[in-house]
Amino acid sequence: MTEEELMLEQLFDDDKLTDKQKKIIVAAIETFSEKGYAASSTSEIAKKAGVAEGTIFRHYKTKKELLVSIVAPLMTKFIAPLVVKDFNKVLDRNYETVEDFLRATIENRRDLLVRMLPVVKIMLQEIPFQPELREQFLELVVKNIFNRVEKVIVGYQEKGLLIDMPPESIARLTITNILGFLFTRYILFPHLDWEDEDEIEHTIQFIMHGVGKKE
Amino acid sequence: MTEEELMLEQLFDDDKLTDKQKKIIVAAIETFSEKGYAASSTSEIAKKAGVAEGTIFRHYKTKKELLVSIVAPLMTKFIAPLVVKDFNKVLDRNYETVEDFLRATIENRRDLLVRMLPVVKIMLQEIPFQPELREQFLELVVKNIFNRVEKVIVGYQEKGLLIDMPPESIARLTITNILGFLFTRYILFPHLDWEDEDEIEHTIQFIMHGVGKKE
DNA sequence: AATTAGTGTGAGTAATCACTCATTTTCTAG
DNA sequence: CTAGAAAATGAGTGATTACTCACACTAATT
Repeated sequence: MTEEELMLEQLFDDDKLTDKQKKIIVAAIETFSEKGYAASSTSEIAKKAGVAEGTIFRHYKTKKELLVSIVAPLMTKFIAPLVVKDFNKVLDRNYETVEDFLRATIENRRDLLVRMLPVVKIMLQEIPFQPELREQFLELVVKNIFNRVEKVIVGYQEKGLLIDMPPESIARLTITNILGFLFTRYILFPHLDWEDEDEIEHTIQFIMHGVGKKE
Repeated sequence: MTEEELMLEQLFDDDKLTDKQKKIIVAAIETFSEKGYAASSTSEIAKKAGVAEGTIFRHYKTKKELLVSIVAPLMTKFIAPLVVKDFNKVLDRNYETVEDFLRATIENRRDLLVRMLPVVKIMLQEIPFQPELREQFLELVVKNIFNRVEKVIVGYQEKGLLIDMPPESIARLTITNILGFLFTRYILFPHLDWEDEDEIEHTIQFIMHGVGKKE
């Protein structure tokens, strides 16, 4: 099983997809990620998938529908459970420090995030230009997840582990740093030498001592 | 004088440009910023500029040359001096705390940054896809500026104002947060209600207490 | 008035675009 | 094994793409 198919399993109910449909999705992700949505032609995607161009339009009415069908599952099936699962852990185990929680979350999901990176890249690239995606992103990610994150943050604030900053600001700043690292590391300068473990630890330390209340 | 022309003055030697050339640049910036480079057609840019399509290609051999001629000056004439100027201030005034330095830098340049935002947006959007731009960005911005930033950081570290983290990590994390705020504020969710002054202060506090050594 | 050089034009080009549809191939149920 | 449905095809569609070029216009110099 290729790495792409592993990623597909995470994102789609691939039982219902034919072989050619999977190949179309894989080819589309690869092409969109490399050249951007607007610069990718359906003929190129079809060629890369080893499929007739008409086959694409049998399953997706338009090129944009193909884009949305790739990015939308990332938001509904990946991001949301990612946070929910680890939040349940927080509720169960009740991490003593935010630091531990952050480290566990990032370490747990890093491989998965890296594997999803082509789709994440497409999402970040196209959200500014596709109001459809932006609306979905706002509804699914921002409102849904931020609400949950904020509850946890308030909990830690009441324990005196986090400073008295508006929870939505703390959430924004924390997520900015995690995504910022991934963006810098894998999209902006993937060819530079990176000491991944060190950088992650630095990022956690940075976040922590930014929002962690000093005794 | 329109706001666009004010921006142009910052970016170009507009004495040498004819009226139509300026209009082409303004229209190109607006179109690229709204729809992205690949989705913008030269015919649309010409129409918006009130110019024949052939006029664009009299001054720019290709569409990509038009893009580069817009983004390149931003990197050479805007970003570099932006940092250099404030670094001279640091050397002159010798801010006691990093916090003061950050606040001065952000507050000083925010209006300018906002005015430049369409071009900055184009730059951020196209760097992943244009190796030409990425190389320029690496050479002009990353190497040049990071070197200077790191010297300042080392200086503050020796004073005991910053923690013992590799300077390039501190630089990366600090810049990530400033750009991350601007990206979230003006590109991702420009239509949300923002308390700008508060968010800036939060960002500074976050950066500071992240890298600021505790007594 | 003539020359020259630079600016601007817009119809025209081949190539490519997203998308359609009549037809064929593959799959599935009885 | 067969029939009907679903999947896949690829030649064909008009529209649009980046770009060209022969020509007109303008302004400054001789």
